[in-house]
Amino acid sequence: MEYNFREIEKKWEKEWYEKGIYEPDLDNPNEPFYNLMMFPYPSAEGLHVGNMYAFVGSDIYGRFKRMQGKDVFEPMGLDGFGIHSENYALKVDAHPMELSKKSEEHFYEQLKMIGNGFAWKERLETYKPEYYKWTQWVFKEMFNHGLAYRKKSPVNWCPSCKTVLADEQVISGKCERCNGQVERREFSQWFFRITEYADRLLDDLQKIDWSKIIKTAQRNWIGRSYGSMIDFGIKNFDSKIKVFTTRPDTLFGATYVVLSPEHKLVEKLKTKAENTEEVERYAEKAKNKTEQERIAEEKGKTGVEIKGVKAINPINNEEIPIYIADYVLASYGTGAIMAVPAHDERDYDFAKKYNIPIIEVIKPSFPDKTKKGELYEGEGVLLNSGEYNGISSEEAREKITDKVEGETHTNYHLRDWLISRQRYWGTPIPLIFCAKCAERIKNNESGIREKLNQGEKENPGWFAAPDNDLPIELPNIEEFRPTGTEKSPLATVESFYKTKCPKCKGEAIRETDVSDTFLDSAWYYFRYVDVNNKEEVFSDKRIKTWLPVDMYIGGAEHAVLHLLYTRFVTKAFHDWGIINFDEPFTRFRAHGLLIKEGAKMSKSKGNVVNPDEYISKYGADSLRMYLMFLAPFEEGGDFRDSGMKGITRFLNRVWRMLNEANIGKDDEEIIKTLHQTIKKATEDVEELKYNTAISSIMILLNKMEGETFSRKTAEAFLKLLAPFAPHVTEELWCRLGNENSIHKAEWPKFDPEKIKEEMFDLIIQINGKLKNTIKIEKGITKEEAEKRALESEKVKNYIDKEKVKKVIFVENKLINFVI
RNA sequence: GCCCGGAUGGUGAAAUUGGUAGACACGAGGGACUUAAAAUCCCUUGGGAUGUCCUCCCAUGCGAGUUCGAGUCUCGCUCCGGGCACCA
Repeated sequence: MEYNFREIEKKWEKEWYEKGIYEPDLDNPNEPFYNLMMFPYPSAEGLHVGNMYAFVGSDIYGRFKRMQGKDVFEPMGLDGFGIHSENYALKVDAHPMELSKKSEEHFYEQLKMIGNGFAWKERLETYKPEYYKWTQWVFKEMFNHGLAYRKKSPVNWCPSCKTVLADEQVISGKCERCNGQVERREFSQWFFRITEYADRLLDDLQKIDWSKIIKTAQRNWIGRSYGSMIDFGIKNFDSKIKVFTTRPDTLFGATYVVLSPEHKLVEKLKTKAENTEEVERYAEKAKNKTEQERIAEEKGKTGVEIKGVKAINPINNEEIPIYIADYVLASYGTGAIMAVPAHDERDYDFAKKYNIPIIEVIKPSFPDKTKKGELYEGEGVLLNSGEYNGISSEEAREKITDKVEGETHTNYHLRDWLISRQRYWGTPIPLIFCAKCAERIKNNESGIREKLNQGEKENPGWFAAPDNDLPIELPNIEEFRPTGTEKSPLATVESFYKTKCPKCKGEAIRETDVSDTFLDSAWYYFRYVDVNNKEEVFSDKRIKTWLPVDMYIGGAEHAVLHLLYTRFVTKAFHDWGIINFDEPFTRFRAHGLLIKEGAKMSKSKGNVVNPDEYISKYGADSLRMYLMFLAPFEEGGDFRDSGMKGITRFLNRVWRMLNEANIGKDDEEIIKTLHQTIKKATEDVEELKYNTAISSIMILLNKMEGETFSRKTAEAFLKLLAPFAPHVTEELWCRLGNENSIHKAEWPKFDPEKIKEEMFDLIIQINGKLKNTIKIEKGITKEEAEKRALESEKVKNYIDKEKVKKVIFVENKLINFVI
């Protein structure tokens, strides 16, 4: 008698939804527990099994907490704005606004079938005006607080997506969305000042319980390094070249200085150079190179000396050449470096190529095999360094910095968040530019002290749109395709961009770029608890009740994207005084990657698992359990069709056993196994080790099958299984005569008395090798164990001939004779 | 190049953190039921030797080491996956 999962799953989904059993009381919960999962991009192709894998893993944890008495809040929504969705619309030649309606419907329909305990009333979609009104509010506040600024600088440009990208969205020189080659362009763009939070983002990692891989990735990405700023004089010039170095101890070995081609001083210095034209040509060429071209040349570095102009090494006043070379980045440090070829591989390669002297100034304190010929990048003791000879690198760093009047300085790999996009399908940036005000503010001609906020001061002429105007709605336009220029398609829509200056009421224009979609998702977890609030972004009370998020589960691919942005936004909210915590997620766990038959799932390989198919064939409970059983959730797993069989078989056995159950007295063995299983499953689920939790439940079933047990035992069994297979357990629970949902029932507790063993298997080893095991009473003494062990025939054969040198005894575990 | 993971049967994986390696499943083989198949149930299943229900040897990517005892700890490699990458 197999169970009809189609009927049962449908029935309970409907019942749960109607009764709202997964809707906590948001205003007055007893024990609030915010269980969050990363919301999906609703691609029109539908829910991916990878999404389902993540959601189910998160849901099991939520169900577990709910049964432990928590008021679990588990919301779901759609992150539908952004290049990803828009690119898909372009591909299928549809309008993103139309397409989003279809994807939304399809997605929610699928999400309703996977058996998750979602709080459906609180859903949100980032592309709806009632949501992005508040994304605009966040942007506006960023601006008003001086965390948004406009700047012309070299930026990442994706020619295929026709937009600029943030640093985090360029993966190995390629676009995170379309995988196309990213180029460099010099544009005026909006940035969020995330670097202002670099130290806190780094240091506060200590106080959150997150997967290690994410913390490591963030640490590396923020990339804090301590060093010194040192000025190099220029012969016959007033200007100085400021460089950042982490190794001021090697200053005596600095035999040349390099400016990045974009460095401000290049303009000035080249006029006095003997080879002005050559320098100009090089700088021009370098600027137009793509990142990829620069990287391709990594091994063969290029550069040009600014002939006739010399820098002066401040430590020994020696004149050294100045080069421009594109191996020096304009965007890191000061865009200029002191080159120490003996102690830096890049400088070494360059010096070799251009015949620049190499002076060794550090030698290892003890033989160090990282020293390769003339090149040594480690620390050590100084030489060829005048009065500093013989002292350690560490000491020299401080002394030499002081001597040349340098300053200690901290640098970060992290760059400011480039937030504007030249695309259509996103949140319009709620800023307005007034040329008249810009002039006045720049010249301060009126002489009147204007009350300007930080953003207005830094960006003359720019103002946030008035609150009453929010949301600034994204117009429904025919021609939404990216233009390929510095402007978004909205720049062609006069009715959109023409507006009044909030300051002088004169004519002004709106910003026509939209914001990066990662801004939409950087704050959504705040909104979930108060989605219907029309007055404010969220109510203080709800936030205090529910946040920070207790458990967040999602993919590791967002380590330095979403998971960094959310922390930044939360810290900003904290500093504005609207929340009283500064980390969004107390606990975060990254799930692993789900692959198919040993290979990554991809459309081109045609090995994408469609969850709908499996749900209709095997049921949601089976698919859920299989996904969780195949490997540890945090490590990811290999989906094989054959594996579904075992789980289906298991659920059918459960069904049969409980329908045909011999309810009566409990067998002693069953009670023991039950309590062992409760202990094991409770510990494992807490650690997200669902695979072993399921296996322990299987062991329990194997024990119970065909035996007599009490109703209480049957119920405990179902409860343990309930988070994994919510439908079938609910049905069986109901058939046992229960009226309330199993998902609101209390998670079983194990009784230590019940799993207490009187006997144990004493392991008898000789020289550490297993020879025998004997059943013996717990708590036995060493002497007694020794005596009993020696009585066994197998042991006698070994021991008789030789003398026992030593006996190792581990209580209640083993005895080892060393002979 | 740097930083994280990882490597265990035919397969997915377990192993109380130094104490019986391979739990739980899949697959395979054999058997029962059946006219037959599916489903279900039972048995066997790391490799080898011996040949009889008993025993021995070898086995956790490779090589050393620590230890009474190592899948687990240390050092040195190899391979695979992921992240970052001219960041001074």
